[in-house]
Amino acid sequence: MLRLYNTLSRSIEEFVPLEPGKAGMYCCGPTVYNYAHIGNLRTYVFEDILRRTLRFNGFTPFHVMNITDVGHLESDADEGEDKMEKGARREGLDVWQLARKYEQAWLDDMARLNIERPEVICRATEHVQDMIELVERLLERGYAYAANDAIYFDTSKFSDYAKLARLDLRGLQAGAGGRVQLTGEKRHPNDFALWFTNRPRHIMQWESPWGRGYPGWHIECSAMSMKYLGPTFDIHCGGVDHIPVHHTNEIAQSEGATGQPFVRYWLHGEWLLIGSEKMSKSTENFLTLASLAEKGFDPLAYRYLCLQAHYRSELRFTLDALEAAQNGLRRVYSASPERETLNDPSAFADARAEVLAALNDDLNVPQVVGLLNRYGSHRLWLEFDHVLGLDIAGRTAPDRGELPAEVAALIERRNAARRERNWAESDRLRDELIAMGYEVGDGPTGTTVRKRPV
RNA sequence: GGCGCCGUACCCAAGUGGCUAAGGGAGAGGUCUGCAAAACCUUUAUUCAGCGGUUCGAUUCCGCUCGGCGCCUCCA
Repeated sequence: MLRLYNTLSRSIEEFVPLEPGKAGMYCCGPTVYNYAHIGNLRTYVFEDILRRTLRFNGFTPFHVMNITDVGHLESDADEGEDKMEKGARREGLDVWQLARKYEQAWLDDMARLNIERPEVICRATEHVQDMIELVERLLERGYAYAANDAIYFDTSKFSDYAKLARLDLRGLQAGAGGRVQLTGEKRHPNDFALWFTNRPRHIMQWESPWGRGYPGWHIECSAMSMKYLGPTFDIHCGGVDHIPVHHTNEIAQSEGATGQPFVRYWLHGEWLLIGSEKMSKSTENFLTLASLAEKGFDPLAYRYLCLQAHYRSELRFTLDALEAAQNGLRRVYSASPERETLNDPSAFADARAEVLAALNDDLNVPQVVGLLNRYGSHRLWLEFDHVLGLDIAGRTAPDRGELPAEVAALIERRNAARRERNWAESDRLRDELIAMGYEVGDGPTGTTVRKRPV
């Protein structure tokens, strides 16, 4: 039985899908105006673990993820500058080129982290018509009103508005340093734009029944998730930051349009911290996967680090912690299949059940990893690598390709030196091989050389 | 101003109202080795920020204090 923490109820619930054997999930994807940082990536790793866990439990996931390639204003304030436009100017590209460039960079990062590709990856710019239709329905049903600068969602018409985030709307308005307030032509402070109009300086614009304009930043997720998954679907994921605004607004506009419950299980991933603070683009205290690779780290070492903390806990990232993860992963890869510790079928079955119970307890992957390390069974690691995604089978395969001729020659020279007990020359050649990324070991059965797995 | 989270060994990090407080890394010792590396074995918190309370019993529940942080605004 798979149990998941549902933000909606603030409790752990048994996962029962709408349709037996299936699991529909929608996860908020990247805004493609810059590289993703490893904090963003942590959330995608969590979502990947979730989809793999669903499948491990016999559910067939149908996973939808969006690409936000539509520009949005930096803030609700009228004069905010759009991130896409800002990025395009920075790089001397047009906004469309910029979006494609960072979409590809993001896909590359996902692949390097061994994150499975969702069944649907959808671009906001290719679903503008769906968004327009959704806004029309909201207008028809009286949940939206047209002003000069935008079509707004009327939060006063939606009684459950604060449900997900358990917002204290009155409290929000009382303080917040004046940040929650009436801007533009909104009727209520919490109202939000569904479709912007009369903003001639904005580059990305589309025709609509209300004139040229562009979508508000929440509407794409409602339009695309319901298009591919139906008005009600199983799981919606994202970072914890999305609870109070983005997901709250998604629920309002989706349920307002359909009159049906939107999402059954809401799951949110916690922050990656750096220097005890949230990793964030705006404060520039962030790292990319590429920058870690430059420092010699394997992307899967970062994945392994993520797996050692629970998705609902903040993870304090340091290079030391990453190095510890990489060292630990190296040992997982070098565990010898010949020394299997769980040969007895019933012992294996018991261990498997114990690990699965930990996994199904709201994805307690740190517990899973702990148990796998304790059992030290190669078979059990391989079994759960379907969920962990550490490519253990690939990295431990004995036939990792022929050694390059250059390497083979060095080994031959070293063997000759060793036969002559020329230790100085032998050690020098060994250092050379190590520098080239190989592990060199002299044992009773001779010398073994292999590429370092991590 | 409102809402909320966290504080477990040198580092990262699970966990529980009562069995030895997981696991990984690092450190220390050992086996092996020409020396190493890798691997393997052993070892490292009488204690869970502090102080009170509830309880037969609390690290785990409650309260307070100290310290760190998040959201309410674009944000994974």
